Amino acid sequence: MARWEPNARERLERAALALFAERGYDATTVNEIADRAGLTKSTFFRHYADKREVLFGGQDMLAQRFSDAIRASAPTATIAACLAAALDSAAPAFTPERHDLALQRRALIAATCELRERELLKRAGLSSAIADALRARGADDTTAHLASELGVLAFSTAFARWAEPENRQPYTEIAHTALRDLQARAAALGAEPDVRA
Amino acid sequence: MARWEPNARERLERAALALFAERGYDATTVNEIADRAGLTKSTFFRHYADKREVLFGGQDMLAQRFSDAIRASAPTATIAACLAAALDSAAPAFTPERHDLALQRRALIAATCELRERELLKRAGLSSAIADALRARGADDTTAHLASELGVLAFSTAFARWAEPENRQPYTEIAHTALRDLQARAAALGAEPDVRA
DNA sequence: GCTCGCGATGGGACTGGGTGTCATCACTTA
DNA sequence: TAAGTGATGACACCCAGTCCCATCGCGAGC
Repeated sequence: MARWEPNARERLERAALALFAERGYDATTVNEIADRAGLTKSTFFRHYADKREVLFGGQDMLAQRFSDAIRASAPTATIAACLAAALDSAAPAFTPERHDLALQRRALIAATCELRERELLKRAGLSSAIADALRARGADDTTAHLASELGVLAFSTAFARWAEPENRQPYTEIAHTALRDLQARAAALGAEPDVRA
Repeated sequence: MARWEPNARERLERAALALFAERGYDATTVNEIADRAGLTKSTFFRHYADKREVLFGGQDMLAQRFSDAIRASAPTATIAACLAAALDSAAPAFTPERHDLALQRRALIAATCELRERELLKRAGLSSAIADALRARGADDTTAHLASELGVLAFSTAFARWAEPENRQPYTEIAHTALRDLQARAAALGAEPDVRA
């Protein structure tokens, strides 16, 4: 029946999301996901390394985009400008059609510790992609670390705000606001007097 | 034999660390760990929720310490001072005797993706403990987020430097240096001109 | 048109993490 | 001495994830 029909990955993702929404993540079996997609468990694990991974399909592409955007920035660009470019490069993932999907996904992740853990791993992947790209531009290690954390923080707060049900603001606007906000707080923190005796 | 002997948790942890060092994390079974500790799989899972968790025993206590240290800071203390106090509160965990243990543990975590993922979860726990404590002092949300990330970053780089084989510097010194360094970079990042057109 | 190779799938066996339940044992207290 | 409590053992069970091999559809070459 469904065998040999195209888009196995997408079918699996759709089936998983639907079942997770119906019964929750834990109560859903990989077998059930594969069944609904007209496939088998074997095939599921051929497309996704994990049961978790089915919810994080595009995440690795994001790291690539961030990295590319920073490496494509002008050599004279400030670090903040690089971060802004990175955030902008993620914009294609935030179309209005995906809004409801993102909402649903966020609820799932928030409800399941296992998924939150995986999300942190993906975030760490984004962070090191940014840090590597910044180091490649000559940034020192400490700056690269701090800036990448700041960038990821801006990204995730921007994503969270964008995904809110009542939000109608475009992603790039939110992201720039978040980044500028964090930059201002960083300045304030950095301006505090030295602590040690 | 070993049944009813005290310190089941510690015996399990020791056995796990030894076996992980011998054969690696993946090649070690929970049954084998329990066997070496003179216990059974049931008992292992009664003491640790996870196979991973056996390597992260004291981590939750750290979050408590961080939180307490910040809440105990003077109301007039700057945020950087709060972070410094939090870092200091972790000092008891960094005795010279634990140095080799930490080294071994770090190697294990670095080698196993599953463990890195769990470490990120623990780091996130530390981060939100700090952020909550800062918010309780009246810090706004953005500042709390950024400062807690900065604090955790300082902590983990300090830990990494402390655990290096050739290191002989005490932890608190390393931690303060790391924090001050990050503070300076934050100031530099914050001082960059605004990016948008 | 036939065959052959290739890539994607199915199927089933197997390991091991993790859960649940019940019996058992040591120690305490009445 | 008997009852109660808490930690353990023993066992059955579910499911994620791995492995291996058979099968199928499709295209290339003959």
